[in-house]
Amino acid sequence: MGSPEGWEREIIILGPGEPIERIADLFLKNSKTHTSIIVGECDITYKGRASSKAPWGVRIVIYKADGTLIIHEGRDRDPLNWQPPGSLCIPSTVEGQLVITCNSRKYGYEVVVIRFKKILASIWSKLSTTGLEKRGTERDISEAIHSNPDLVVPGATVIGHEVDTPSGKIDLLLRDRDGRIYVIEIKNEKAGLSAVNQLIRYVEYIESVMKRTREEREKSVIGVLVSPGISERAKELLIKQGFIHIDPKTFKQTRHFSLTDYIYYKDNKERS
Amino acid sequence: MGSPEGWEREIIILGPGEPIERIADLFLKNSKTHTSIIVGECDITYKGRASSKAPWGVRIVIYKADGTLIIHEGRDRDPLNWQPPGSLCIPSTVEGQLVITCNSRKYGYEVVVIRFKKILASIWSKLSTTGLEKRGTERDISEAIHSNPDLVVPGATVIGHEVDTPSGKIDLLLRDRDGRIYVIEIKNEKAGLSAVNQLIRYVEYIESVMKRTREEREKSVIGVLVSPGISERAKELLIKQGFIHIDPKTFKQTRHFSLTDYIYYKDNKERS
DNA sequence: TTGTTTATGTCGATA
DNA sequence: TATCGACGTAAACAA
Repeated sequence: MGSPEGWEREIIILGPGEPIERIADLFLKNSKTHTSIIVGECDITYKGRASSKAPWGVRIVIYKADGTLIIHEGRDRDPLNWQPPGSLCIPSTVEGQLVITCNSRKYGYEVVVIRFKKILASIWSKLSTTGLEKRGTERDISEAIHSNPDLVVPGATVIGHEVDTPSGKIDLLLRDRDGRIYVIEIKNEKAGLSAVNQLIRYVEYIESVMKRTREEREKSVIGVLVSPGISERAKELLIKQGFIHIDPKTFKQTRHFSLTDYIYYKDNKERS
Repeated sequence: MGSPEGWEREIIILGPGEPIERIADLFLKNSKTHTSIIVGECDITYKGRASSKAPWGVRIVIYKADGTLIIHEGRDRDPLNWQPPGSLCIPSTVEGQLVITCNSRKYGYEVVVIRFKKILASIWSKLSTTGLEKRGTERDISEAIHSNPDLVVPGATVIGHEVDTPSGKIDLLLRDRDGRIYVIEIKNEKAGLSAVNQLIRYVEYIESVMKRTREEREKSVIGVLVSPGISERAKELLIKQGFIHIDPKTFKQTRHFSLTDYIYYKDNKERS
């Protein structure tokens, strides 16, 4: 393919019928700086943490400049096969077929071997590595409560944040005017049993640190699960413990932090 | 691009400089049956469970026939943005730019909007949906122990499998000649605190069901964590409980089930 | 459909 | 580097 507009600096496109030696050569030469995309009929062998074999089929193979390999079929969000960033792909020609061998050392030794029976398209292009801005995450909810503990407990103040325990980190610790302690666990999804179990362990730990009598403990340390929804079994367990569940959509907008997007989503979810 | 070899039945390839109306048309017409691939400079807005905005950059947009949308940059295994299978992408032309709007109803309402400033390549091709054969998974290890409990406890027999508890399912339950019960938890990766916590909850449940005295319990129910490796803190917790850790690479090959690939991997990991 | 668990999870933050 | 927990986790599997 010619390039009358001079766009060969931005992209290289080869159609079907190109000699595989040329594809192998371009792959080898460009894969450190460009993303390689090959569409073609291939089979794939993987051996590493698990093992797999994919039969002949038409797939997209993408090898990024950071050493990531992903292979996609006509379904699913996740790749059929892949290798993590930092992997090394080497093209070769075996018995008239293009073979790409991809090695990774991230988890011991892993290898993916792609053998092409037919290549329909191959592309090289420099892709961005910009990333993106996110909002509406667990951290945002945590920050919202941190700036304004009233959202969860009226008149409470923050006494701890990311508090380390043998069972993990407590998202937030609050204390109200009467000295009651609240262990806050935040999930940005419908909470299940594991979230409640986590909360129980945190509360047990705080109680053990406080070293009070049983009666005092039960009055003074309360688990609070903040999440959009909670499963039935999880709610049972939570209530049995005397804990509280709060849905962040009840926060509404505050002067401290805008949860507009989050609430927008929740409202839509409610409707569905 | 012409097609002297008649390969237009297998793939359509457009280079830079194609009118966006043609691309929009092909996208609309083919996206139900073919996977669409567009390489170009775009910005992306996402609103749904979270929100995000990606600035102008060169990216690969893939829209599969099952309604999956994925957008990749020049780094990382996971897509920058995506929509799950079953989503609907509609192309439009706005102020001379191609805009693809992708809606999903899987989690309430979610939308990804891709606006192209420049398109470098667009491809349509029918991809396979073959899937693959896997081995060396947690299930394989579970089946290996099930067929041959001696791998874990000499002379033991299987008395339970996928046993339901309030905290989740127990992978395997064994009993040895002396009547001791073993709760087996299998992980196919290095085990952390959560794995040990899970095991503790299972053992507590089995003990509570057995309703024996404290002394009897401590003798009779033993937690066994089967995993390739265990983190330091997790091991402390495990030992404090009097539980056992077993690495499946010690299984070796048995006449019941071949763990060849698994062991192959572990051996390589050891070396690294 | 719903809930639960696994995953070659991936990825980022932190000690 | 190893560990830990969140993720718009996704995908498989059982109920």
